[in-house]
Amino acid sequence: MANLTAFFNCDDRTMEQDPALPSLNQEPELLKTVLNKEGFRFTNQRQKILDLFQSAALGHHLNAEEIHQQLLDQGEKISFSTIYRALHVMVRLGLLQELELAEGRKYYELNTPFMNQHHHLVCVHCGDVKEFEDAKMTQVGSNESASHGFSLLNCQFTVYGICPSCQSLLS
Amino acid sequence: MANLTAFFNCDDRTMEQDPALPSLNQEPELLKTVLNKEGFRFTNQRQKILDLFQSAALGHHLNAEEIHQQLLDQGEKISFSTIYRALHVMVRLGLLQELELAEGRKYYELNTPFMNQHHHLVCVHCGDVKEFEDAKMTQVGSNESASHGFSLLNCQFTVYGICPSCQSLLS
DNA sequence: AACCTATTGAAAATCATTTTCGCTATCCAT
DNA sequence: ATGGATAGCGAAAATGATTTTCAATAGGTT
Ligand SMILES: [Mn+2]
Ligand SMILES: [Mn+2]
Ligand SMILES: [Zn+2]
Ligand SMILES: [Zn+2]
Repeated sequence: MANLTAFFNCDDRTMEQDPALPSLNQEPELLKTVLNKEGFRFTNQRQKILDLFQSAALGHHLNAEEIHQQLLDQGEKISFSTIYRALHVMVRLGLLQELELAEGRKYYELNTPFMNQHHHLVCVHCGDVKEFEDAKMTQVGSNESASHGFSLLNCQFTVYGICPSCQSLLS
Repeated sequence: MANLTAFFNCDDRTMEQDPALPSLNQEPELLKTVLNKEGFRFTNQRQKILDLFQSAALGHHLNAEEIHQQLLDQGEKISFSTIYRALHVMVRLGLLQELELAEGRKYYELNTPFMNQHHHLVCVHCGDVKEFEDAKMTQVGSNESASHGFSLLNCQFTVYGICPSCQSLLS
């Protein structure tokens, strides 16, 4: 059972984890290389989606809905099935990271090498998200997974609370 | 927007966070007290659900489906709506903790005082979960939330990986 | 005991995500 | 370049967990 979504769900193909996390930040055409290396095809839609993340403000997370809307806004027509499939593939390839920030939908952001991983402080009332880094997290995560013989995929430290402005609203 | 589920979703009533985390471990009738204190009513269904958690093995997490099944097995008839409502109320009261372990459904477990909070190492392939404690986590969580002026509700550190036996299966 | 209203169960509704399927476009080999 | 095999696409239907609606009931209070 289990078989968690983004990791093993790109249509019906056998998938294994990819230890190398390519950082294709500005590099042109790198997406095609990364995709093809694993037997995936390069498509316009996938490039457009990745572009969104690369041009998004740091600390900004996107969900499928927002991706769809932003692409519509910029004149691109794309279906939700394609968006979801692309997100899964890119998570699988280590290009994106899937986040469980809260409220029943998944958010995505550009993946970063383990050592620079950051974490999230979320206001459960307005959804505001603050990012922070802390080397201790990464350390504890890899220690734990190692000590249980797990191969590490990623760590998420999420702190839930109520932000200052929501606190005053709720007086 | 946002208004995250379990925290603010017990039918339509104004809810605010409850700083006191009652630990009603073995205490009889304490559930009634805790519920009434906040204007909720004590019901048989809520008691039955809480009982499940109290008699569950340590480190065991339950989702709505499992709760429903276990109650059926022990001869109790209960609807899913009631289960979900009860879970929300009990999270709201600090009796339970909601976990985003993975795979699109929520899990619950008895809440524990902040300082004893534990975290999870999840195998994304088979869903196996290992628990671990680490004081550093809690520390970082409260520091972060404090430094942003957030009032802390809870911290979840979740490490995703592949367990030893799944690693060999995927040779 | 009577009253007010929170809670319940059943059924319908949501809603994010997944699947199906016929068609198209990408990749690889000729 | 050309052609074939098939991964990927869009549209629409399907899923599945969770939420909501609503009439009936039960908990807490006076
Ligand atoms: Mn982030
Ligand atoms: Mn646990
Ligand atoms: Zn807020
Ligand atoms: Zn496993």
